[in-house]
Amino acid sequence: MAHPAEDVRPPTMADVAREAGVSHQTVSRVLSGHPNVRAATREQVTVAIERLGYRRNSAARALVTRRTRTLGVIAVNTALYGPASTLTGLEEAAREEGYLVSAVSLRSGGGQGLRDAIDHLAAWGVEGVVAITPQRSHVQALAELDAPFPVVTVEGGHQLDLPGVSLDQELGARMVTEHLLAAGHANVWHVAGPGDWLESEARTAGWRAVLEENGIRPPRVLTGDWSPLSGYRAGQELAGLAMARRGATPVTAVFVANDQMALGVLRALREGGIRTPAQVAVAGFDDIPEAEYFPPPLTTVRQDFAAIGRRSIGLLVDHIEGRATKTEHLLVEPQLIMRASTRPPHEA
Amino acid sequence: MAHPAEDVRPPTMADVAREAGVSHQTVSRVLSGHPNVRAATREQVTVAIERLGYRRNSAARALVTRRTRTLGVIAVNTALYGPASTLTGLEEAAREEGYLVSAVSLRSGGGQGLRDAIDHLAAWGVEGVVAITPQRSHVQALAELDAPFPVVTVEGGHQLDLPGVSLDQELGARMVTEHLLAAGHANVWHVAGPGDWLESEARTAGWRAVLEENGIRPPRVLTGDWSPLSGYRAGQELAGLAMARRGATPVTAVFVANDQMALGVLRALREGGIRTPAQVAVAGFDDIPEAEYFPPPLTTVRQDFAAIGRRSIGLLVDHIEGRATKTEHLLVEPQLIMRASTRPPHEA
DNA sequence: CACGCCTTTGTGAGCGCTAACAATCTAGCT
DNA sequence: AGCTAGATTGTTAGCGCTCACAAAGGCGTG
Repeated sequence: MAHPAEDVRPPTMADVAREAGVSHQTVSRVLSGHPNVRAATREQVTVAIERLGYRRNSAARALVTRRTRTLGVIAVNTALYGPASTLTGLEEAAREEGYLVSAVSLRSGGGQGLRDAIDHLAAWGVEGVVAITPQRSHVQALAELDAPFPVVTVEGGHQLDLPGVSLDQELGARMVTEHLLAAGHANVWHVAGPGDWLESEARTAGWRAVLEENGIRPPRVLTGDWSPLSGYRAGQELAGLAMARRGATPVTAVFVANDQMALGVLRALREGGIRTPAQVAVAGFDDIPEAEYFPPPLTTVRQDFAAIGRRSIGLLVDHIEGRATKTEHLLVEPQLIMRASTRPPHEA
Repeated sequence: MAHPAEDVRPPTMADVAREAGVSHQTVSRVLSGHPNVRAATREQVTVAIERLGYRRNSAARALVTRRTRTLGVIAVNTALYGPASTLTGLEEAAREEGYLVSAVSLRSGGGQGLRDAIDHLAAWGVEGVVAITPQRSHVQALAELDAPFPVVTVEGGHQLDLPGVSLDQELGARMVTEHLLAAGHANVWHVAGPGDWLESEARTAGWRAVLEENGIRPPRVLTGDWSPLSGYRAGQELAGLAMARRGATPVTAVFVANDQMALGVLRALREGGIRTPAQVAVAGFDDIPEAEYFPPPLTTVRQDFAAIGRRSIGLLVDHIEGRATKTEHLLVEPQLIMRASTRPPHEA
């Protein structure tokens, strides 16, 4: 009433203090849950806050506390099922820890793009970054970048000294391969992902290890780029081999490095007149929602994206708050999902 | 040298000013590209910034300018192809406009979840929000929420007075239906999405309109929940009808409201011994990456997510910066992608 | 050569909040 | 009652930046 000038600006802590008849510090104490405030005072303040529709100004708060409580996420190709799911997992975990998540998506991902993304996030004062960097070159670039805050990688491997969380890709590949051998196949072919990807390498390594442990000579590796088309091409080649029955290893089982390529492989086999799983068993990796409805339903490996998100945020927050210092690398266990595409002939 | 105490804190503008032998204001001017700074001075400052590795403190800046240059995105079910792609489009567009994007994903999406998400974003001082709210109940909740900043909806329909951007779902559905009629089908069946979804409604409306315009009585609508399983169930029913050839409308063409359900429909038809497209043509909606490799490759409708992202951010920024006031609603044109699943028999 | 005008640079205040400290009040003890 | 420890509240000083204004320098013109 004493003030003739009317302000359109949102109310400040001082306004609330005046309204409640206390000092601004008391308001601050109520807001941050300080124990030493009389219940009656707390109540008055709460009422005043409510009445004025007051909201704490995060910029002022961040300025004095030097904490923005914001995390950055850098992801390549966020439209793919894996990265998209991971992003969701990350965001939920961060929200629970009281952080806001800001995402930057890179279309492809040269080192320059990564540097720009880090700069963009740094300019807004993020306290740490989770980088979903499945390609070796990304991790390399990231390690050389020397960001001004902690960085945790997801699917970034553990060669370099960056903390990170990954699915145990190799274990997943082992599970699939062992499952196929157990179903009676003498050998297992493999359609790998593109070269630069750590996931490709780990999946191939797991497959190869199991074969070698069983004294089986791994056949030549076919390579795709994760797309259904590339899987289709590989599938055509496999179909040719399956029909020819030349000296080469007979094609009776194929472990494809992801579900989308597996879809292409299935189509090529079908077009080549080869029945799945009766003549050739096929397994994928990822368990995309469509996999269960592929012709036939696809045996694959499921990743627990929520767990990956939770653990990366946990790791990042530990670093930010100084609880962790060493560069840990956590592995999340995959789960084998068995479906019709690898069912042994005698069960079909 | 005069200061014995060494500070681990990042350099401030004052530090840069000292280093460059100018006032902090001049540093500020260089940073914000003010024209009235001598080239030589600018150079000194730039060098000092470089040498000290200085970064402007965004919190301090936001405090005084009252601009956080941060936008929020609220999305339900971000792991799905559509929302994930939209998110990417939004983020890229926002970055170009000089904003940071913070995303909150809701698992399901009651009104309470929405309110919490808005609160969470408001607490960090976002200047506006893009809400990907494909369900009618969301938009309703959003309209009643009365957020303290502009809100733009994506796929939120245009009944309520919220500005928004949508794909022209109805047009997409019309394109598909007309395409099927043009291919010689006497009628087109429809597997719709779940009831509360605006996309379902618009797609159904477009389909129905085309049939009625052509004097065709629309057959009973089957309903799914977007999942392959629900499509499979609907497909089983359609297969039954296609075989039975009872009095009902013959099943020769089906427009399925999304690609995932179409996958289920295709499988059910195949299992029912019905060939696609020879006996029954099937079309979907979304053009997910897998659609081209479905058995058979799926005719579908492609959405330009990048355009949707760009236009929603444009609209939001217009509102934030006071350039737009009325509640516009923009429509983005879809594109019909014709593939083998609807190829007329005589061309097969 | 003095005046005014534009360019360039500097000074001071204050954005809204928290942290540190100071002041006051209460209750428990001797 | 007198004293002290603890609880409760208030006061002050910045955090690092931008804005408004003031001061100083440069230059053309009458």
